[in-house]
Amino acid sequence: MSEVIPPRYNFSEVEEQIYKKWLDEGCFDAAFAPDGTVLDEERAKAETYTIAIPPPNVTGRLHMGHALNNTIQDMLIRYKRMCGFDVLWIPGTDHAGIATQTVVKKMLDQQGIDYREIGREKFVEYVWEWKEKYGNVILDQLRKMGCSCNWERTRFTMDEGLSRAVNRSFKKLYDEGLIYQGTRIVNWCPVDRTALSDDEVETKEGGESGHLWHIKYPVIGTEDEFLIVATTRPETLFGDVAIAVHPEDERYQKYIGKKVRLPLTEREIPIIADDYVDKAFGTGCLKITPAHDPNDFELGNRHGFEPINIMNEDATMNDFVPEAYRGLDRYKCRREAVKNLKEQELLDKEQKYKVPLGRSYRSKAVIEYRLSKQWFVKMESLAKLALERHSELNIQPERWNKVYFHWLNNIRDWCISRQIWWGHRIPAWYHKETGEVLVSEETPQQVMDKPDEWRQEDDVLDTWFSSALWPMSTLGWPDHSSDFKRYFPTTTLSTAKDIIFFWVARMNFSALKFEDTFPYENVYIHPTILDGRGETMSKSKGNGIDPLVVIGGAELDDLKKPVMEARPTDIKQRLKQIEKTFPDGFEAAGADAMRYTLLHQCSTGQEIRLSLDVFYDIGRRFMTKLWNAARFIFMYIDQEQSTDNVDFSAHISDEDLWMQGKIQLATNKLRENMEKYDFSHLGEIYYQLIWNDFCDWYVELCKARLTSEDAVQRKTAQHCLITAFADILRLFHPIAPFITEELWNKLLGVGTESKLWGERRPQSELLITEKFPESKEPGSSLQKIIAKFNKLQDIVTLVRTLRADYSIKPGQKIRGYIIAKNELAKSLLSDKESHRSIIRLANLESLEIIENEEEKPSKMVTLLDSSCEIYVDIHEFVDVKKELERLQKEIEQVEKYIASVTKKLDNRNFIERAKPEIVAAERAKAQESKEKLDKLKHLQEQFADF
RNA sequence: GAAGGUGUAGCUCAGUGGUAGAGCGCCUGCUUUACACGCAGGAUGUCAUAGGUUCAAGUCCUAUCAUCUUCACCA
Repeated sequence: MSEVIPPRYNFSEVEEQIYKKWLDEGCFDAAFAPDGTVLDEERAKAETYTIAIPPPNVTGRLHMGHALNNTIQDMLIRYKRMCGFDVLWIPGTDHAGIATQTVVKKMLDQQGIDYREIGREKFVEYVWEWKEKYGNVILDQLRKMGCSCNWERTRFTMDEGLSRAVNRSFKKLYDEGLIYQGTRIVNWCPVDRTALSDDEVETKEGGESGHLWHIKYPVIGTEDEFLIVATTRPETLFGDVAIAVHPEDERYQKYIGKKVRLPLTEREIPIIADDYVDKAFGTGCLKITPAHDPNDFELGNRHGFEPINIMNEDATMNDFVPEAYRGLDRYKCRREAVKNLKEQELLDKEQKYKVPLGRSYRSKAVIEYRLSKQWFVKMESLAKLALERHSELNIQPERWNKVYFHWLNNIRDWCISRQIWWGHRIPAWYHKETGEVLVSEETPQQVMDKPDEWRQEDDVLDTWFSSALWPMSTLGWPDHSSDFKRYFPTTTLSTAKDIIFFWVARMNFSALKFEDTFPYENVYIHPTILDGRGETMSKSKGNGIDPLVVIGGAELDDLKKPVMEARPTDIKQRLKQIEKTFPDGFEAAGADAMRYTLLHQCSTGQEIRLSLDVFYDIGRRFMTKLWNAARFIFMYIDQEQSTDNVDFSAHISDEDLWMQGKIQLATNKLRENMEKYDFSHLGEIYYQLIWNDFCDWYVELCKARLTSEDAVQRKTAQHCLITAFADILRLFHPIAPFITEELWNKLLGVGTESKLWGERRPQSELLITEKFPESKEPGSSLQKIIAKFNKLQDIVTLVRTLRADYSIKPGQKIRGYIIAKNELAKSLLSDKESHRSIIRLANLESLEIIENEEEKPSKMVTLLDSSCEIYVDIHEFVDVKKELERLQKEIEQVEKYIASVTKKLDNRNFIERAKPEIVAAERAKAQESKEKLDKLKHLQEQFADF
């Protein structure tokens, strides 16, 4: 007996070594190198399984959502790798236009550098520099989680190849008329000074508090008549071109065709009629400001008005407003305008109002509608394409289909130009004089020839334009390279629900358009991670859980830091809570514990609630259990050569077969769930197999044989334990790769040549490349074994419960007698091993098998089971009153049940209409229960004179 | 305004028309040859509400309520 492995699992050390080993051995490689060289002959013939990682932003830091999503992907990748597929997981990052530009701008700001002064070229250089330095942090963090990506193929959306894909895509869509330029009202972020797509604008439910100002517009040609217009944005009145009323609005009929004076100015604007106006809203008069509202823009167009843009890019007022307001910020201008309107008695009233406001999802600034020339993608035909081919795509869970459809069916054209510097510059050139536009994948010859006559478009493309090509471009598209030919379309996409529109939909129609196929077969939408109180995790709330803290631990002060920085209203409470739960900080739990916890909590619902302590309760506890089970096994595996020639194959017992059977059933379930992308039961399956079946029952049972005098017994138990454990490691590796690899390594230390392994020795040095156990339908013999073992468990539990009821100390052995009432019990008890196991686990002194009741000694407590009767000699502990109570309780239970079954059986409809086998089963149950009731009553009588 | 999700044990969640389940927490007893991050036992339910379908409903249908999410929003 020897202590092979340390009592505590030192994962931080182990995880790093193991990851390095996997890398050194090329375990994450696909069967082919990117240049087409074969790296693995066998896998080169296998089916492929490919995932293109959802590329995190280069500015990103790993958060729990990433942790979950990448755990899922790594689990799938490892599972498929172990199933023999040629797997490829392509990692990479996204250049994240606006986000990155903001970060670098801030950094330069701190160095006292104004980005506008240094100019575009220099700024972009700084961004690249920043990217080289900090852009791969998140990829390193993925390594800490154990992700088995093919790092040689790491891609970045701004890489040369990927940029070429972007240009090709732009050119193709342009040539087909699917990309066009137009002057339109777009969502404008005054902070980042760029246009945004509709999807990049967020609105708060119910609006935000604001005012509705009722402004009086004096009607020209009258003394004291006004049209009163209700507006939430008085500062935009300088851009008004007309006042509109409903053509059938009796109040205003007489004014149609007349003019009003625009307050605060001398300008006169007409009063027009348009049935777009809602008579019931406000005063029924609508100010028309075409340059600053999309509806007004359309309405203005219909009536032939020229829009007046009154704002600069940063939402300050421009020269089209009266001098007093020029240069003012929009809100300052609003205050001034309201003040002046009041002074001039042109403000009828001011009321509180909830205003629906759009905000930039990046800067959170209130969006300004701005009229500008932008590039758009025409969406109708692309959306139609995706909808028509939808049957070729498997989205899981299925309910997300509806969300996706809804978006595709209500789609508007996609504004793809952004007025920033960091990104793919639009490949369009304008002739400085003629205005001719050239769109080309590379700089056109005409431009090369006469560079002075042309200028390239300044705008860059929306980040999502390049992301839309990700599964193709990472594999070499537009070239049909060897990678592209072999690994495209990819197999699976796993992602978060909030980018179904931004990303998934756009990838879909891109691949359909260019390659006539979806870019993957399956889309898995993972649940959203919420904090313990059901709120989304965010930096601003300070309620996020840092995956690196879970993996590597943190001091108390570090745990408090996010809360301190966010300063939520209940900051004191939160800090106190942290101090109370983790007074000594958070002890590292390791990557496996985090991964298992996340998957264990991965329910069928849309969200997962997580608090830091569940990583202890679920993940760390489970890893410790597994580690300790391994310690136990290793302690008992002696490597005595003397027993090597012992033939144990004939001595495999029922419990060994039972354990193998349980492993088989778990294997089937795991494989089934993996294939269905149903991960909600994984945690439970592993818990039951490893904790309940293996540790609580099987290992306990094996203890007797492991300490046996008989070498054959010893060797058999060792063989069965070690092979069962090896299977468990194989099954568990995709979820907990590090600990299983570490234990696999220890297991191999036993020696794969050792006869101990029998026919079932490991095939691979590294677990990562070992074969995942195969599915197999359970045969009838296995079902019999399992039924028998269930009976064994029932008997043991009955006796244990009795012992607990009577508080019989573990040291006090008691004698038992048992009558088998059916074949199942008979075959169980006739097996010597099982008989002995019952005695051991139930902590009996003996268990004598008898034929009938007369053989048992008197004064016994009787335990009834459906297939046997057990008599336990505990007369010295028996409390007659208590026993009668126990029996009474049981009687009541059975009577209640009999009543319900009888009711059913007395119902003629049930007999006639229910399936015959169900009626039969009910009858059998009723019969059994009645017999049990008789017996219980009989016992009760007996006990009266115990 | 529209769509979707969720309401089951104190908490987090499984549940396939046929006697309501797990983990955690709680209670009781245990230094039973790995593990107290453990072992054994136990208690705990108007399956949101009201109807309907069915021999039989936590499960299927309808409505209501609560709650979360997404989309669209008229000045």
